[in-house]
Amino acid sequence: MTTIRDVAEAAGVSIATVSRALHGLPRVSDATRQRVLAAAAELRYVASPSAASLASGQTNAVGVVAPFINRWYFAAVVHSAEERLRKAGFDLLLYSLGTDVQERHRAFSGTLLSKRVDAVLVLGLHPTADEVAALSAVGGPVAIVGAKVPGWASVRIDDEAAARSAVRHVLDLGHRRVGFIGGDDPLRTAMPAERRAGYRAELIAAGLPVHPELEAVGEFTVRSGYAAAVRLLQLPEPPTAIFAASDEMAMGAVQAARRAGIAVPRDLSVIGIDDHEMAELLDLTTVAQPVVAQGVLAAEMLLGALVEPDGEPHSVTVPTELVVRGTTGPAPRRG
Amino acid sequence: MTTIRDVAEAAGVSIATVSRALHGLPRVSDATRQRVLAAAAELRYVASPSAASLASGQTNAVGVVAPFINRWYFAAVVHSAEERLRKAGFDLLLYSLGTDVQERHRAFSGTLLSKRVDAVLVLGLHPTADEVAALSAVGGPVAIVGAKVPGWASVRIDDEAAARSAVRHVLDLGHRRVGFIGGDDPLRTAMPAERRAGYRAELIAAGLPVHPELEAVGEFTVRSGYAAAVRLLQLPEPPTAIFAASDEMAMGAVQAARRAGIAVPRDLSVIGIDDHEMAELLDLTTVAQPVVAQGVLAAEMLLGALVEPDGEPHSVTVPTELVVRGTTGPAPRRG
DNA sequence: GTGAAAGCGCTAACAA
DNA sequence: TTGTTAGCGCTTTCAC
Repeated sequence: MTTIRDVAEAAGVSIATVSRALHGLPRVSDATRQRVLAAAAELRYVASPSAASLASGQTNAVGVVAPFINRWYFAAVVHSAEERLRKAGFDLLLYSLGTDVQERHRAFSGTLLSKRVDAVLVLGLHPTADEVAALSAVGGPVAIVGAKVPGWASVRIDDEAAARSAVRHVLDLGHRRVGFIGGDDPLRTAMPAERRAGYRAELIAAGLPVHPELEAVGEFTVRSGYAAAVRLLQLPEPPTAIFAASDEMAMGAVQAARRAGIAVPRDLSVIGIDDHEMAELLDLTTVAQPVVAQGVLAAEMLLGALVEPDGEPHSVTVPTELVVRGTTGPAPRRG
Repeated sequence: MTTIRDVAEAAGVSIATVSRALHGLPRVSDATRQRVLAAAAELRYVASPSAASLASGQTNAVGVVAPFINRWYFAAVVHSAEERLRKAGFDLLLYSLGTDVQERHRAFSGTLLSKRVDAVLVLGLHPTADEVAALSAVGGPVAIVGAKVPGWASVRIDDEAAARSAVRHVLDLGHRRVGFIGGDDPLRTAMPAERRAGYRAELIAAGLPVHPELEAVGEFTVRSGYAAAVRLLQLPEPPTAIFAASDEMAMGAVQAARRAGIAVPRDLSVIGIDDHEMAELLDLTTVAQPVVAQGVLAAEMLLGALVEPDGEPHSVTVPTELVVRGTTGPAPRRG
């Protein structure tokens, strides 16, 4: 293995000079720097990250903690964050948790992250006070996407407002019986509750009653959205519009309606949240949230905090936008 | 920061004993081990990975090199591989390349991976001889998913056979004019070429001519599949069936047909490859490939090679399966 | 502008 | 069964 010593010998300098030259530090003459660079390239020298970390206390890695990586939203955010971080010279350590409580605990306790990363990016999770304390104790800056935590930088949409604008859209179309398909919250992300709150708030603001039987809960998946829609559509007095807390669930709902011979949007309007990459294909009306921007923004907040550890962490709410497509339409005339 | 020295003091033993006790090595009395474990827990001690790596030469991390992480197939494989690797105590370093040639070069040259990981998992890329040499020089075992490389462990489907079975299905339904939507190959993955070869081979085996104008190439995306289908359907003599090299492209093709007023499957049959998570929802006929199995298998091959470095790397081809759904049907009568 | 040397926190060989 | 000690390869201070 090529070490810094080999490079030093080849260039005829000390290892200290090699280190300085390779890091672009001052106090190295141009001639020397060139010689070192040439020797390093010649020998294909790559510094040992372990040794560098041990000596410097910096890992040049960022940990990403997310519940899933194989869900559109998370994959998109991770992808954009990774791109930004790598450009800044950081590696990405991935911790996708699934719904396993054990895993979640290990990730947040610091066992996995302590001394391993310079900063942490949390996605789509709403940590408890204990978890916040534990992760903060790891040492580096933490940024969170999809929730707001005091002391941490955060990027998110206003989930309640997004839900309200979705519901408002169908109310504007004349719908008065609006169903809700929400997700349960095994990872305690808070997001599902906020979207439900928005749904209810908008109904109330319109002077409409909140009917618990019009609310169905499942997972944030197509399949679960399908099942939830089936339940809603079998009600004695089914909704004429369904607001689903995610596009994946909305897609399932559209499919359920079609299979039941209920025409969308003639007999049933469906709206989701996300603007999933398949939403356009399926002609789904939705409230779009910017995923790339959230990933990049969070990455940059981390980068900023790494440079300036004492800066106040920012909390940014990015805008959502109603995207009207073909799954919503005027409320059907009363039968 | 708590170091091994603190634990040693608290337990009243030497640091060597702490190390042994924590690693479950023999030559530690039960009583001592208990005391050490208790002290470590009490102090919330977490060993420094950098120091451990430097001293032991092992990083306990696996690098995953993939072109995209935000594509269904890759996300699914990474997810399952990560789960398996983490269970074995390994961290995951993510390198998603995009289509940037520079990035690809950096990843394969070893600059990013050298001394950073114990093993590498390559997904959906077909490295050149130079790249194989460079990555092999990094030192640890390498496993590849979706291609076969001499000297590396590999897991994949038989892309040509998968394509042939898709084409056979529509031929069996009586179609004689079968279009192909393929993907170009900026990352040189070989996969697109094999699927096209399978398409042609099956036509020839059925005694049918190969019409270049029936082959459309784009990216592996819904949008690109849509555009390609539009081109095929505008031909003077359009195909009655389309085989797309991925489900995402097939979904785009279905949408293009519907928008053009062409009924699926009455006027046009469409079949893809993958069994994408949305395929069932969209009632898409496809050739399914097992994603979780591929991720887990590749991870286990790596784990095995780490334990037994001199074992012969295995090369596994996992089976695919035709899944007939609603987008394929009998060929329309000749007009 | 350059080099010598002291660690960083741990593992592993060896000694006791 | 336990402790001592020599590194692992690098960064960083300090002296020159």
